[in-house]
Amino acid sequence: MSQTPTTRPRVRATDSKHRLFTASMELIGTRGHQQVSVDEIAKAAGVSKGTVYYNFGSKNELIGELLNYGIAILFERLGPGATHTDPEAGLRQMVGEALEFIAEYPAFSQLWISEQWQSDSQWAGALAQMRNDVIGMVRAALSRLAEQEPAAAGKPVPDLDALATALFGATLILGRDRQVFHPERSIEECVGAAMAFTAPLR
Amino acid sequence: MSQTPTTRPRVRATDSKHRLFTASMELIGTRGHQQVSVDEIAKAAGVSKGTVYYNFGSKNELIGELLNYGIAILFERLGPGATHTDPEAGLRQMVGEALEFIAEYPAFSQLWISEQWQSDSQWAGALAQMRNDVIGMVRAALSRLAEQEPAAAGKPVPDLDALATALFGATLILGRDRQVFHPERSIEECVGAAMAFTAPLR
Amino acid sequence: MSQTPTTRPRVRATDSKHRLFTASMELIGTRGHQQVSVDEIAKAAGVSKGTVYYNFGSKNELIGELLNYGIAILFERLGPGATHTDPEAGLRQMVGEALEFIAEYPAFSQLWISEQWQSDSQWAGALAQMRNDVIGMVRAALSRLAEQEPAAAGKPVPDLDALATALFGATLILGRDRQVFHPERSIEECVGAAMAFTAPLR
Amino acid sequence: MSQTPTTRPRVRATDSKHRLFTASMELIGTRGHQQVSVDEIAKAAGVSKGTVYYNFGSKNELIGELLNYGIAILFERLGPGATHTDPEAGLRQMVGEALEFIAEYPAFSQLWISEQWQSDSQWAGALAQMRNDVIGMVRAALSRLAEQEPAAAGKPVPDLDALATALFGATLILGRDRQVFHPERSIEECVGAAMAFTAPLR
DNA sequence: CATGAATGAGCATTCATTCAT
DNA sequence: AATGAATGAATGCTCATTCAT
Repeated sequence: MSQTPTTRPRVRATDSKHRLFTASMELIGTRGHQQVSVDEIAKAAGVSKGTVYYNFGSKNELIGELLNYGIAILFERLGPGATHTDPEAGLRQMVGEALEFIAEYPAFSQLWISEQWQSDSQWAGALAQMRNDVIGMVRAALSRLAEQEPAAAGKPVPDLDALATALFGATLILGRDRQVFHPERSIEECVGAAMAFTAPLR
Repeated sequence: MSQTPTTRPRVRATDSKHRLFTASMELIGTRGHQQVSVDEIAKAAGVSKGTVYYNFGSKNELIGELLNYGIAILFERLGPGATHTDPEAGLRQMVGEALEFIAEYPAFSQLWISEQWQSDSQWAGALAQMRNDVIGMVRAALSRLAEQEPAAAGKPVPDLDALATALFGATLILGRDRQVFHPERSIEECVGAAMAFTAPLR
Repeated sequence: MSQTPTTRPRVRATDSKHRLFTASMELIGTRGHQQVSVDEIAKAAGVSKGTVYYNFGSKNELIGELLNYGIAILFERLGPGATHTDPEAGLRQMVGEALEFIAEYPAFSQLWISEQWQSDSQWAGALAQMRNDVIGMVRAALSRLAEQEPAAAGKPVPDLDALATALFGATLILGRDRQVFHPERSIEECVGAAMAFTAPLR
Repeated sequence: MSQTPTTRPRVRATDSKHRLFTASMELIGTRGHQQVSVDEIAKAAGVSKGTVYYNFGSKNELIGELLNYGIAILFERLGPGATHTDPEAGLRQMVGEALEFIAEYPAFSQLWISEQWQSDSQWAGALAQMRNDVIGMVRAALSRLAEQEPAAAGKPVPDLDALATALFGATLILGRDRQVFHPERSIEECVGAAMAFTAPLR
């Protein structure tokens, strides 16, 4: 069905969709989704405006799929660390993967930061889900870490949920801040700073 | 509104400005600055659209002043903690004040989170300044805390700049997350989680 | 229309066309041709959008054929009454048939009413032809009716062309109005009202 | 406030609105409301597109106000005939006024015809109201006419509601048809044809 | 015969900004 | 100091139509 010598694009089907994904990520990452028009996205992807609507239905849906796409990748990367036998090493690995992910997908990360706590975001539902999943995963890792160590004598262990949120927030901000204000700062340094949070548990 | 017989018929002057400030904070807090029109702000403030431009010159300047206004209040509140004699108590106080501030000025906080790491924000300059000042202040506090304790033998102390950024990020996210997803979580709990960061220094 | 004795494995050929006809009639009847998209028609007919263009060339041609189809049926139904031996009974029969037709083909009727006097309609030519044919037929019936009766002494007989137009208009509007605003009104009642027009001729 | 010698446009206020009314009537009359863009209307009125929205809120509201405007004028004109002492002369006068109105406001009339029986028109409510008011007025006139004459012996008097609808429809169509297809036909001729309807009542 | 991905001109609407009063 | 009518560029979206398969 596609060996005809003189043929072309046969990849057609998902081709446009992928081009749009890539172009959107690029543009939205630097300027914010509100500042990027569908026209620009289409032009950057090398397709017509109508193709955006044919493939995604609306600008919001396009961004929604961008979010789904990003979170899927993030989860894939966090998986290994989450099941590591050594809780601390596992957590350290997760934070490192997260920081690398943020470096690789700045558009997704920035979009997430900007929209996650905007009470009336267009993607409130999906975002709340994302937040719960990630914080839950972090909390589980912290829980295993805490169980391992016999609770130190006098040290008051903070609430695990709040601690997971703090670690999540610190990692997110460390990742973005590194890219925007401190490109010279290594991921290891950031991991070190983020892991400081776990000190009371060790 | 004008009881004093012989005095200023205008306190009026800045009246419109204040009304606009209040209205903007309210609206932008829930919906994001891009989703709020000058028309809405004017209507909510009970003034005409022209008045917005008379007082602020442009929508961006209005928001810029909102940022200045917020950051000034935040600094005022962080001051006492920053000069506390006990470094740890001082830091704890600062985090607490920050969380209370976030609760009191959600619009400002959300705006800050959304724009701070958006590479081409309209207020990039002011935001970078804000970020430097706050992180610097946190770093100074961490520095005093570290100096006080004789560096524990084997524990590697993380980079203070990264640690300050982590603490800043964690506090910001904890504050917003509390408002949006966990209104029942107390400020003390959040302070506890944020302060976990400082464990390696103690 | 297709007496060929030995089989047709395809009635198939016109299958899509018929489905599209039916679907168009249904949709256009309630919403107006401008409010119905080719996508909707295709979906309702259970065929692809390309099939619409394969069969009709354009949306306007589809509607044009809808008009031709409708007018052909209408004429077929008006025939018997037009050749009735008793002019009055014939006219009464024609009006009755017309009202029944309007009830059966509301889409066609509404389209006709909406477009007939729109000066720059897409189907101006076909519509003018339709109008002439129908009004001519009505006029002929009125003429036979008038000839039969010896012009009443003092009664001024109105211009037959104008009278035919009035009867045409009254019937069209009575038919649509019945469907939209007075479903309980019988066709007989409407015929009675429309025939009132012929009183001066009797 | 406006005597300043060198002033200009002072009429400003309703000026734009009137210009838009006039331009809309003109354009919509010949091409139909769906075929006329807001751009065209604005250009024809000599104002910017934004002004249309400033004054009317939306294209649909503009057309809605056009309908209100037209119906108000029509009612004003029908008033005298409706209260005429001689029922027949009054009715004749009403029909004449209606035909003149149709000639003067073709856009309104065509819009009315096109939308009145479109089941899902944007202005369904207003149109139903218009229809009820006008048919009610006609019905009242027919009623007075019927009461005056002792019901002729054998003649079955048709339902007054249906008769009013028929007269309404006939007049509307006669008026439009005259403009589009028979400009040479006089209003008197049309009145004669429309009044033929009342014969059974006399 | 039929499909459906792709197109791009066209459209209604929004909104920050200006300016005469 | 304040107003609000007017502006026009920008934007998200629709839809009839084309065409390679």
